[in-house]
Amino acid sequence: METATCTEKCSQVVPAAEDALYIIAGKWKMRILITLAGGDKRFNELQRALSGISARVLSNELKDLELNGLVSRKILDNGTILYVRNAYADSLRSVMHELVQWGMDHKQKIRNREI
Amino acid sequence: METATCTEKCSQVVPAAEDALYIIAGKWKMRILITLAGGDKRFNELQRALSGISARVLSNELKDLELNGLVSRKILDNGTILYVRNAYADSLRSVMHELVQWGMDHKQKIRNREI
DNA sequence: GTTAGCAGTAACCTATGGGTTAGTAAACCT
DNA sequence: AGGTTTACTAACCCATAGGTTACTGCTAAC
Repeated sequence: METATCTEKCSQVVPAAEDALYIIAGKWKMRILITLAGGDKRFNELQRALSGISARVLSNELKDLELNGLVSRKILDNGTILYVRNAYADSLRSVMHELVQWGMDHKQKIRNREI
Repeated sequence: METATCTEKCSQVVPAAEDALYIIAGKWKMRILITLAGGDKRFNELQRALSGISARVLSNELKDLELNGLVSRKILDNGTILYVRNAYADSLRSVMHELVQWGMDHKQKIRNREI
């Protein structure tokens, strides 16, 4: 039976993909994760590294990432606050890889006017 | 050298991922592709199958998908217009799969309060 | 004592994605 | 001949993501 209406199949598959997309698809989420992969950072340090993000937005993004367990807010003894990329963020590796790969291939195809 | 600032690494990786995301991240793109996987469809047929999408939005989404080579607009001899999922859309398989997989795992983790 | 950095929050603005309703010209059905 | 379906487009509305500017209370440096 090849009757794959959206109501049947989409309802199983799409919400899961959308959850994933919601978490990484923001303008800054990936950049933050990549930047934090280079080492823990403080708020302002992060803001400078990302160049272009506002404090408000950075604050929101970090809260989202924290809620989803990808990043932690660590308070040192001297009171310094560090944002740390969690090991769990590595679980996004293959998703990211696929996205980047497909994006590159696709852009190439378009450049070559294969589309 | 572990100095992965965003300006260095993000500038290579992020745009590629964003291109990919832009193409599949809309509310309807995936649903349309999945629906068309069940066979070619006419405009109104597609609209009914997706239940909830407006003609305006469907029209826009189809244009996007066509521009990116994922879908074609085929005109039959009798004038009927069919929307056809291209073979190229299969190249999204692994991206989709990873997204769905990660989304499901993540939701599970949250349900189990592992986060 | 004041200036600069830290870690944000508050109030506001705008551009965009998507939705709603209506309307079109042509073909098709009865 | 009148109604329905097809394949759209036009004009409008709204919610949200993200941006801008300003402000806070706190600490450290000069």
